[in-house]
Amino acid sequence: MSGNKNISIKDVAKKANVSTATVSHVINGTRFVSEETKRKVHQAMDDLNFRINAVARSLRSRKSHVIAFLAPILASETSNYFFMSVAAGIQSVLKANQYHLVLSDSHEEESFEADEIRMLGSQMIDGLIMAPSSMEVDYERLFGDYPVIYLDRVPNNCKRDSVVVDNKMVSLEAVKTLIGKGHTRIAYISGPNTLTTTKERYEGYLEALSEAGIEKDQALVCMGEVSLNSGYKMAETLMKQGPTAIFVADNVMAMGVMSYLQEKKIAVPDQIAVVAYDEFQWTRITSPPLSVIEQPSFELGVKAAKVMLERIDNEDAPLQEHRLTAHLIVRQSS
Amino acid sequence: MSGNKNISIKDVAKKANVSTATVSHVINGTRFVSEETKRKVHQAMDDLNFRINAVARSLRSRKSHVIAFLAPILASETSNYFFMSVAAGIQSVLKANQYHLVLSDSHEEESFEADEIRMLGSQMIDGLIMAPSSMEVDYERLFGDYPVIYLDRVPNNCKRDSVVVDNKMVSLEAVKTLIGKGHTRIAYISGPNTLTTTKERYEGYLEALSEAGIEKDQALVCMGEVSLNSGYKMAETLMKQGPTAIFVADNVMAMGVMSYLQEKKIAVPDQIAVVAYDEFQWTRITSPPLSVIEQPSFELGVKAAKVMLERIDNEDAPLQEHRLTAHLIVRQSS
DNA sequence: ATGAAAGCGCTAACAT
DNA sequence: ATGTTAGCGCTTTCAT
Repeated sequence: MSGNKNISIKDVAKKANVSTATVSHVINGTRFVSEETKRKVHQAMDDLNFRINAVARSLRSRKSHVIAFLAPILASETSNYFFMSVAAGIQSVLKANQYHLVLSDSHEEESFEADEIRMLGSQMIDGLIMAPSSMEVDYERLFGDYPVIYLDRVPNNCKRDSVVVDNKMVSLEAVKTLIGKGHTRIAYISGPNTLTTTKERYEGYLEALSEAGIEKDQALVCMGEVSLNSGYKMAETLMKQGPTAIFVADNVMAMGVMSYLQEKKIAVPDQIAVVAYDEFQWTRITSPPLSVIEQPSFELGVKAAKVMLERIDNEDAPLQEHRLTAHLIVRQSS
Repeated sequence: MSGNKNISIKDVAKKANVSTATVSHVINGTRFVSEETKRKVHQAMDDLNFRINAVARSLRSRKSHVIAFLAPILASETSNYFFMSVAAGIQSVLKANQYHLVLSDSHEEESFEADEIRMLGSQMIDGLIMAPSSMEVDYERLFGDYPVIYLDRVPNNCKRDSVVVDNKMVSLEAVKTLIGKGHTRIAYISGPNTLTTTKERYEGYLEALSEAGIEKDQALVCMGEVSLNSGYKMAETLMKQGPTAIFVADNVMAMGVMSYLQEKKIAVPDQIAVVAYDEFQWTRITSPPLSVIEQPSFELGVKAAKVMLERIDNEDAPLQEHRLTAHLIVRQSS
């Protein structure tokens, strides 16, 4: 091991011939200290290779300057790169404000998620930004005494600030675009209907059909497990129903769909048009490049972090729901 | 806010008519407590909705049960999904051992990385697993008094345990396979030569050529920025040199290469064979599916976490370098 | 312009 | 089988 075995401000104070109070105030700039004394203290800190004990500081000041982000980020196949980008956005704002980000994984699974909240929940964090894995859980029971911001999704009876995407509107637009190109048999693929995001996307799909006077065909709707394989199988099943377009409301499932279409040499967009959710690098190198819905993921994180910082500053401000806009990028697949 | 404003074991003790020591021992199972007393204490904890203050506990016990993983995980375009998978591996082991994982992002940038180490470095963590962003940095200066494990890459003068991939061997194998199919003009694309991984991959490439008696053509070697665009441009440049195969030692750059080849309608593998580094879902849905080198990313994380736990148990054990094997997956692109 | 000392909530050594 | 209490390293109030 290297470094700093147990050098405390007490040691620094002794070496510099000042009190621990002065050392603390030099470190934090919390009261006037003469230049000469400051110099001595800094000298002593350098000599002793002093590093402040953040744990003791947190205990005393009741602030950790750490914000946690809890989302399904580590999962392997279902891997949601989307949330990594969100995390980058959060990070950028926190860093600029001297806060730190701790990433915590929910596995998209309720009990795992509850565990993580419990772990985080004891004065270790000043705030929690989370993408809840279910709408049905009573999260309030689990939280500690810190502000919480819901991101991307929102549970029932939400009592917190939230930062989400306008899923319904952009899905509506995407499906309308397909309809505009003459499609009437438009299949819909998504994950399970237990998340607000999924629900909203489906609502957009339904509303587009309904606006155009197209009757919904239940056989063209497939919801289920989020995985490449699952997307592959759904594409296989749906193709038997003779759709002319597919709207895939999840990017991992979209890979499965593309994989099926490519394997079966089904021409896109000639035999079937495809629009998918989420803009990732891989969507640009499929043949043909995919038309996708691009979510403002980084901006989502930025906004959530800002809302968090404001909430920490003023815990009595009224609750807010922030809804950011997503964009349809039309490429050659539709 | 909800929850638990300042309920301490003192409050619990009072409510249960026992001492704080007894409460502490009930919580931690650190000495015998009668069933009856246990019951009373648990009752009191439930009634008061007590949550232990992990900060106070860490301060006193000098253990946080938190391990940090520092790697380039949040970066946007350069996004290294590889490390997310590593993180999942670490997480799985830590979770099983009641440890917690904190993810920290290095931005693949030295000063940013140093900042993060400094932040982590004050008694908040019991250990650090990191993928150093450079071989040249004197990391020992930065570390606090906790064990460090290097993962995937290793700096010069490494004084720590490490868990890495046998890059040279698998690169050698990949290039030999290309040579076996008759290729002699094999281009090489990678990120900058400042990481041990990149160096080793290049060594494998060189050794394969040399074993086969093929003279290296410097015009076929391109190293530089890791990004899709950069890969695209390198492919463009290299194609003028008339290679019959390309070995791309980075997956983001591989996307750029594939993007170029597809755009220019250069047939793979007929006009050019391609082998890339890293197995991701997108490599299965290019046309044709890519031959890739699959790194044991999850296992890398598992191993690193195990080594960390052992190191915590025994800080005097001899240092170890663990080298895991990567595998070549031959698909249709080569 | 600086110091003394209380106390954050917990663990663990020392008592009984 | 349980209680008392010192003290982890820091911030901050109250003094001077």
